[in-house]
Amino acid sequence: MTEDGGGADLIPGLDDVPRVPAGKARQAKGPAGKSAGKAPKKGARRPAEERPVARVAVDMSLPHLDRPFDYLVPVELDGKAVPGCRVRVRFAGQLVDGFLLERVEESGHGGKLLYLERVTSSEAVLTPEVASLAREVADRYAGTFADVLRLAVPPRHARVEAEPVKDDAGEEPAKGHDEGDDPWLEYPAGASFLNALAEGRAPRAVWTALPGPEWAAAIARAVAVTLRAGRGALVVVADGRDVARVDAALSAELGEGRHVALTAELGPAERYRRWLAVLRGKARAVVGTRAAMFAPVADLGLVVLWDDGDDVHAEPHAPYPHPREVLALRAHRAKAAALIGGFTRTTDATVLVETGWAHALAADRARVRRAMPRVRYVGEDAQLARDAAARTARLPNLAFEAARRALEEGPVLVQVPRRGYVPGIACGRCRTPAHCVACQGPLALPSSHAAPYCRWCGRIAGDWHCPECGFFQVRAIVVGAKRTAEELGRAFPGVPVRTSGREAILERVGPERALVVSTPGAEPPADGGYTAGLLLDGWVLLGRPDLRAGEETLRRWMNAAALVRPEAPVVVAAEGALPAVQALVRWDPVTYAERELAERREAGFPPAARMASLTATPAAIRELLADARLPDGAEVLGPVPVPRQPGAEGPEKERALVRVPRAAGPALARALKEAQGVRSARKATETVRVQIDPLELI
DNA sequence: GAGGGCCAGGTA
DNA sequence: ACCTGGCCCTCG
Repeated sequence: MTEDGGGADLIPGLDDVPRVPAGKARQAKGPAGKSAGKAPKKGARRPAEERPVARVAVDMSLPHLDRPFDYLVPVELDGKAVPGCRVRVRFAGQLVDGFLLERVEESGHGGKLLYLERVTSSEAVLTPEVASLAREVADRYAGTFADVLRLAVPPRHARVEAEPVKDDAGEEPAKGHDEGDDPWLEYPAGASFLNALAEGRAPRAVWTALPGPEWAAAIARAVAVTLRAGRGALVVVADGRDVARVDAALSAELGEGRHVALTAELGPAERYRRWLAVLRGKARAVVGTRAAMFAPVADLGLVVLWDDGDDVHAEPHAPYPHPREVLALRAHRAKAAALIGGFTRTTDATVLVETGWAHALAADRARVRRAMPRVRYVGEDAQLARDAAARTARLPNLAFEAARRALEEGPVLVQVPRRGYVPGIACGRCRTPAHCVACQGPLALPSSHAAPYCRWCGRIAGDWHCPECGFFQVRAIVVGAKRTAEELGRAFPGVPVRTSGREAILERVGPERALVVSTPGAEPPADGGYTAGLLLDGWVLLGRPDLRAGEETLRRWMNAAALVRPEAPVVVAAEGALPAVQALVRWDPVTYAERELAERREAGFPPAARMASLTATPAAIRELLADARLPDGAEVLGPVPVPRQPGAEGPEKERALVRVPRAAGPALARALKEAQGVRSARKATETVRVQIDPLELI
């Protein structure tokens, strides 16, 4: 692994330069006001007397320029130019933004140095820890420091930065809690994990949480113990709803004012306000979505990642860092504890356990059995319900009966894998799938009486007829949540039907009887838990052409089933012989993940191997691969054409995969970064998108 | 990415 | 003698 301590070297001056500039800067703030940060006119300039050289990370995401550049600090900016602050410099003739990494006595650069143009703000927004982390993340993902900093440091909001700091939380340690309701007592290793946290050690665990709503309280407890031991904590969850849950649990555990929640929907000002509270050490605990993975928590003692298999964790901006990787790096270098949890177990987390990086933390079987629902499966050819409406909703009889009984006591959850009304149709006679004549996109029905339309280009296909047999009527091959909700309403007259999906996600539902139809990931928790769960059309999830289809299906099922009351019925519509179905029935995600990982190892697929995907035109991919000095054992798969996104412009693109043994991951990233640098220095017009550990492989 | 220098090969 | 495009390098 990488050695720690690089951070301290990167910005050594941080501690000896006052964060808020003292006397000098205050004097400089005269009637001139805004111009205080500006250097004077040329000719009059004179370098600062001490440490006149500023090492600056320029905001340039070109791989061949990914290194610090030295500038002179004019004496007027001496007090403002503190390590970590934002500066503006002239680079290759133009004014660009950058971060001041450190102040040094001398430059290694032979030539003449330019002066800093101005100090944008002397707030030290780039801490040494985050700076060295960003460097390591950039290297790990074959990306640039500047790109990572764009993810790690939020844009400045000048007004917020100038606000007086209100200090509501006092200095006394976070309030304690009676031990009676400790959620960690459910886990044999829970107490020792908390003890290690309390003693300021750095335990690392992959946690398979018991089904139910207690997970958020468990995370909050771990955070509280860390805070009481005098260190900070950082929690990353998948979406705003989970942020709200952990936020509430933290408020209950810590009281108000000791932690902040960081989410995208806060808006720039509030987001920056809270982020500054973390930077300035006013908030020692953070919960947020993926962007929070870089939050500058002071003296980090614990990192937590919840539901690490959720694909929304994947950062969509270059260099596409994953929170599991970033938080693991942070834990490692800060000697902080790590807790990677979920109701399921990813193959990636399983690697962490198998390599000995983390311990497995799970409840024993007897406890799991008391908490889990009773899962039964029905195959595709199972008997459908006799009820006409339930038949139309493709509801197996077993599921129909389970729902009927459970609805007498409370809400029933129905998971439908696909959104929309009828998202897939086929010829009513020969069953040839129906496609758009214009773009070959799949045709769908938006409602019961509307004409088919194309899901890609939106074109209405009112005059569709089968290209194979000429028939003009269609049949549903995939039923969406909307249609299922409609049919269930008919099958259970008098029972309210509520839907939760991407457009309108329900926060939670009450304990009263209702059918709650939801797409995967949008399931609202029910007060007191659902009385039953139906997981419909499992074949849609399992049949996706994706390496992770099985793992991901199990995750979606378990996340839904975890909302069902202990020992209440869950019916999954899928073949019972499938390993994912067996894992759900037995509520044993760990064995499933271990087997899955063994198979990936056998086949040489991630996470057992490291992969990089290269997306560009075939010529650009060839050029990059020709320049790249790939490590021994590297294997190039493809390139194969990538399906053009609807509305995408430009030439047809292809994608190649480079596969190396896990240990050669750093060498692969280095080789690709270097080759990208050669290309960009040559002014190659076509860029190649390089992604290390891409989530989707097929 | 922008700007600049250098060289080759063409043009006036 | 002068212009143009391609190549490569630097950028502090």
